[in-house]
Amino acid sequence: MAKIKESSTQQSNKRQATLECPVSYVINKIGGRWKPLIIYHLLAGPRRYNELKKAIPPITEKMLIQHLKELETDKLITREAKQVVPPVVVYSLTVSGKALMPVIQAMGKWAALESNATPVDTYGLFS
Amino acid sequence: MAKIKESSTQQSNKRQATLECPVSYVINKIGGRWKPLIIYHLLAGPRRYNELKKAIPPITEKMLIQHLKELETDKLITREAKQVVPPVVVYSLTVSGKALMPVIQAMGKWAALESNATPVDTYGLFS
DNA sequence: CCATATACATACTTTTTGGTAAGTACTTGT
DNA sequence: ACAAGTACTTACCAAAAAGTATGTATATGG
Repeated sequence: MAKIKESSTQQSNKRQATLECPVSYVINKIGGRWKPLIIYHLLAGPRRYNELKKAIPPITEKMLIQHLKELETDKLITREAKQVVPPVVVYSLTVSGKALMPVIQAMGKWAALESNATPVDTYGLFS
Repeated sequence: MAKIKESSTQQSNKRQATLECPVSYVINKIGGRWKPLIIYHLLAGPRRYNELKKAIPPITEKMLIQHLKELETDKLITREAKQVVPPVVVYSLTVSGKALMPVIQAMGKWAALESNATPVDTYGLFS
């Protein structure tokens, strides 16, 4: 999927960082371009693949499943496929995923002070 | 320094993300490979260029100043150069930089639950 | 007058991440 | 027979981030 060179300096530095530094650890899990948005939508409840796709228009299908898969292997979300045609696949946050809430809120507070932009909060999760 | 193509899809996606999503906003500021570590050391007090370099052995000088400059333009740290030879340059966190503390602590708590690794806390800032 | 110390700068390459475009399987509706 | 809907997959290419290696200025100590 994404060919990584385990032996590279970059990989070993990254590994060290995520082992020693909690911040790097977290960023490593939620740091993909679209991951925060995916998590945001799932915080509002389980979502089908297509619902996520429509909720995040600029994302490509490749990036969407790629991130979904990574989030799944990191155990932040679960994938549930119903054996029907056309397929129905529902993604939900795990307990770990939901536990990110305080982190996200702390970030939200800081960003509110520092940034002059008004973030989008479709579901009113932060109001 | 790092040639960016303002017109690229990646850049416009990134811009949108940092405008609309507080999490992306924060990650954009502290998401460099070594930035969390640099911030960690500066949380313990102002540090000279060389002190940071020694405190973070695997970092290269290129990455160190690159990140320091980015953190400076993002107003998370300040640079103070004394006009002497050999040069003395001291970096310190700004008020914004120090205000990251709650974010870092929230991340620390989450990582403590999720990760089985024991993070390094040289200065005991989290104990 | 040569090495040392400090705080960088610069050219280049590798590695990783993100984006584009096109295709697949399977079934229901027309 | 064929288009449409769903949830993907794959090959390829562009862009960004990180790393390697080397060079710079200035003054002081030996």
